[in-house]
Amino acid sequence: MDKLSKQKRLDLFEKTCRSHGLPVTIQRRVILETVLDLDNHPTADQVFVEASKRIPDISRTTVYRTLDTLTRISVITKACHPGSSVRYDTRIDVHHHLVCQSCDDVIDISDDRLDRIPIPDTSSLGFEVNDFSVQLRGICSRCKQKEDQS
Amino acid sequence: MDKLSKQKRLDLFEKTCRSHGLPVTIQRRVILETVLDLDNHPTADQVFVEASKRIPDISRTTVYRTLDTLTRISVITKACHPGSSVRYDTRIDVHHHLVCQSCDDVIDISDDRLDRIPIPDTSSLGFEVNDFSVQLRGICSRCKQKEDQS
DNA sequence: TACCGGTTGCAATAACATGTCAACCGCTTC
DNA sequence: GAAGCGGTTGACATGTTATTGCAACCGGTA
Repeated sequence: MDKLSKQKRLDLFEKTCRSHGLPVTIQRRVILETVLDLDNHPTADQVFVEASKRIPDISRTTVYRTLDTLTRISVITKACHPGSSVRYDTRIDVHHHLVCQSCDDVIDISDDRLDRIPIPDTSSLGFEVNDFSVQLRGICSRCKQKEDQS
Repeated sequence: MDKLSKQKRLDLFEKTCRSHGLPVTIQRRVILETVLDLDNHPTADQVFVEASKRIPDISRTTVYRTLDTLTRISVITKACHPGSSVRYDTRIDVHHHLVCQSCDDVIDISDDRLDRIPIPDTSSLGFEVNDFSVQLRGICSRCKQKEDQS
């Protein structure tokens, strides 16, 4: 993520907080910066470890709560993945995922044709679609190498 | 899931175990039956609770390990979703998901047009695609009602 | 029927997540 | 720029989900 885009994201975050009546605290700003700096769908705990370097006394609880808050106001999202802990996704544009069925790793990809797939009508189910993403499941290169070795 | 299909799945499971050199134990069979009976992407713990009714002395550890084994030999799969615990998916045909961003619930859907989307070439990344699925993210009917009330 | 190697159950522990409450700080008002 | 309000934070306790090591056990084979 480049500098400019990061600054824009921080500005947008402040605006979004105000429009929701939420105070812009140092913790919230630093946690968002941290998530933006960490790539590859970090867990709450990975964010906590990194944020602790920037605010040594920050509480784990605050990190969990803040990530939840940022998700609720759509500044970030939770990533869909097969693992056993929540992972956060900083990207807010349409993109897609390669999901490794061996190590549960999730890799972002972009693909024009996938961006244009037809979205079915789900109104009869009462489901309101905001967003979509395609998951391609298989084996990543690292795991394939491991298999070949054994 | 109808009876016939369930019996076929159990037969297939035994065959798959043998081809992997894995013994077919009572626990494995009952845990698979339990998962097939439970709909809606159960967690390991939900499987444990249900399996305990059928084998009272079964250990939680065994349920976790068996679900992992069944996943490894592709008898079931892990569902991709935004929540904080592993969920299992019993369906092995191509299908898609509605993911509620409020309650993290995952609803299966079928859609012919989504079944025919173009799969991008990922060979340059060394990623081998086995399977795919489209996730439509938004708000489910239950959560939408709750929002309206408040 | 007896043996072998993988599987199971138990207990302990690790990893991940949430609830409570007093002290604190961002924001608004004056 | 000082004071006060209300939401936020940090510490601690607790709850939930998942993993590990090891002895007893059982499915598969001869």
